[in-house]
Amino acid sequence: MEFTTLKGFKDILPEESARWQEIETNARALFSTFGYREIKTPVLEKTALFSRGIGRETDIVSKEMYSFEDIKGRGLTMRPEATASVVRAYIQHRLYRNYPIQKLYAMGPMFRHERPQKGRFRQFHQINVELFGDPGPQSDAEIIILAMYFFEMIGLRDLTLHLNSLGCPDCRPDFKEKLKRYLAERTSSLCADCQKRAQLNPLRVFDCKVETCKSVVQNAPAIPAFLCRDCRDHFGSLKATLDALNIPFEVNDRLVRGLDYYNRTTFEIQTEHLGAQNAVAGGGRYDGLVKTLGGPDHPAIGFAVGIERVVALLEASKPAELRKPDLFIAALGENVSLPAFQWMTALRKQGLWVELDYGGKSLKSQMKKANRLDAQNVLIVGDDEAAAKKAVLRDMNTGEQIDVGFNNLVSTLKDML
RNA sequence: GUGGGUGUAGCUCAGCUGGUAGAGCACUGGGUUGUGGCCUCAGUGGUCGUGGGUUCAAGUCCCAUCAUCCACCCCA
Repeated sequence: MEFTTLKGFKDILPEESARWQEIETNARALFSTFGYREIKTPVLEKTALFSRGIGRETDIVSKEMYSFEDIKGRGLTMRPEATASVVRAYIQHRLYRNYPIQKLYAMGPMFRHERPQKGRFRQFHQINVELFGDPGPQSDAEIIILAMYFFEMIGLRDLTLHLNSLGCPDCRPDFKEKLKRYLAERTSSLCADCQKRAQLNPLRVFDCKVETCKSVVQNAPAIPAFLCRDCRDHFGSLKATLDALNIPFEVNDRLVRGLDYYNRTTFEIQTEHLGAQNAVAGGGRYDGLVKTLGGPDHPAIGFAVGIERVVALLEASKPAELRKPDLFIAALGENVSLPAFQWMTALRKQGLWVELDYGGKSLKSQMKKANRLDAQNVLIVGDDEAAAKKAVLRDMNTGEQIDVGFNNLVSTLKDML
């Protein structure tokens, strides 16, 4: 085969697309009851939007972006995530002007040049939800509850909400310093990767799966002890709100997310059924990002759902509901093929799903085809029927057959089916 | 970027220690000159990922290459 999809890129075939539509429809319905409106932004942006927004040192920016120069030499990038683009739009169109609080969602493809594996692709799809303009913990709670309701609505079970607070510009630097110093004293016990992390982004060492690193981290300074008064109150209030709404969660002070813009609340919704890629959704607060990208100093919080991962989890459970054809017309002989085509077209215009075999096959093979399509009824029209000016309507579930006169055939069928 | 597994019919796979390919499902047709599902019979369909090598002989052994999956890293 000469032409196939690129590595890490996937066709979403018809069997699967029904599932995707189901997920997107549910998302739209739920989000609107929470007051969120859809925003669609381009997949292509200036490279600097992402490098400044996500952070130069992050894995995403330093080695995973699909970046290139266009014909005029401008640096462009296929978006590796949506938040930076949504923030850009928020600033560019001054969405904050008329309404102090903006609640937005977006869905679409993202691109990251990573090695594909289970639950991870180079083009993947996210549903993003962002709330701008409110710094309070109830917004954090709203966002998290929205995410949890979404998964409940589409029927995903066995999910765990992991929650953490990363502190703010007031308290994080202090913590980072202490941690750096602690790690520096134990460099020899760390794996090669963590030795680098200890310098660049010491928080990441918390994520390491190497045993020796884990034990080093065990007694390392923990984030909660360093949170400033405001951050501690914020986090405490969020937890209390979630408790009050019976949203179970686990505080996970090792939950460190890979994008630089997060502060205070971060969370991840995880599953046990996806191998190593266990996050189906992740997000957090990013109060400084709008300002960093040239906008006003507005706070924000949001999250992203990985659609492919949701689809993979749903696949194991129940199959998506599929529509079945209302009618299959088995036309025998050339003198009925045109009327059959006319009936079919008229019924389709009425909203019925009607199928017709153009191949002039035997009745038996047409019945087989109708059965394969799971058509609910078959209209049989041959020479006998043409002569008698009435067709035979067969109910494929019961096997009952009745005659339907050619006069007003379309409206009769429309009423019956 | 690193490591491991797998590449045989449209799909899922079998093929032992080398002797030029098989099953199930699917598809087409018959068993019912105009009636589906079940059953039954038959048929279509493969340069065994690709290129090289060893050999009288390679799907089977060796090398390379590509693809794919899984894992590391990181993330949705």
